[in-house]
Amino acid sequence: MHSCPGSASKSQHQAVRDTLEVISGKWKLVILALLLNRPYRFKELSREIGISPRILSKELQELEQHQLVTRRVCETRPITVEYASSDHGRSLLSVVQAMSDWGYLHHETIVGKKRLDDPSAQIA
Amino acid sequence: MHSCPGSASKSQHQAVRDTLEVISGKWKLVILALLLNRPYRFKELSREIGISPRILSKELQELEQHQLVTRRVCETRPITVEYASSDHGRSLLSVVQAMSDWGYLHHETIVGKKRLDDPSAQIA
DNA sequence: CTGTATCCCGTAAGATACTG
DNA sequence: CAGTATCTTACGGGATACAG
Repeated sequence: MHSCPGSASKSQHQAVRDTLEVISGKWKLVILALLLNRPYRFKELSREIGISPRILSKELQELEQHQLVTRRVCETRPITVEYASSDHGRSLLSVVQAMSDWGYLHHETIVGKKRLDDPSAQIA
Repeated sequence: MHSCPGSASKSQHQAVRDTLEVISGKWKLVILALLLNRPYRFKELSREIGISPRILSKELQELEQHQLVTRRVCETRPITVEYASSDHGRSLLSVVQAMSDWGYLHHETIVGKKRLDDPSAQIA
């Protein structure tokens, strides 16, 4: 199931494109990464990732349209809204997981290596 | 190793952000998806994914800077250049794989479902 | 608190033509 | 063929203020 060299997935890159279209932008996957752990309220998300309300609202709406997150209004005193990952959103777990794993790896592989063989890093 | 609910990876979302920064844009992962199968020449990539030379060149340079692909000049008649995935680039295989898998899934899950319960899809 | 309305800016990305 | 130069446009994304 993991692309044999030569038989090459007809248009695997098309599938990648489709996915990229859905999770485009700097924030959608970041938001989803949080919601995969637990539900969050609007302001919570805003503070946690440092994003302005306008952008956050837009991103959440897009995530909703793609049915990746659910929005639930809580009839509390000042109304609060809780966002959570949907089942379909959870199907992106493997992507999020792969990306966060790679984030750490990249940091060590590249940033770590630089210290050893990048001349400009040791002029002082 | 897969984020226990509650113990929640300190800042998993930060790792996701780091990754997103490296593979930002519409094209880098698409290009890489192809190069993970086999090396490609510049024009080959250009035609395969329908991208203008200017953009392709820029994307490839960024991929090179991040050491995800290698560039090899072939001393053929009209000079050709071959791009290939580096080892570090191959470490993104899990991400690419997850994304292409999800691309197919999303297509069936959402596009397939729409036909059944989206009213606007069956007016005609 | 949860958003929306404005305003603003940088840049991603496309078209086209041209050079080595 | 491989790429660069120029020009142009659209949109993503940020700040701030305001509304329900």
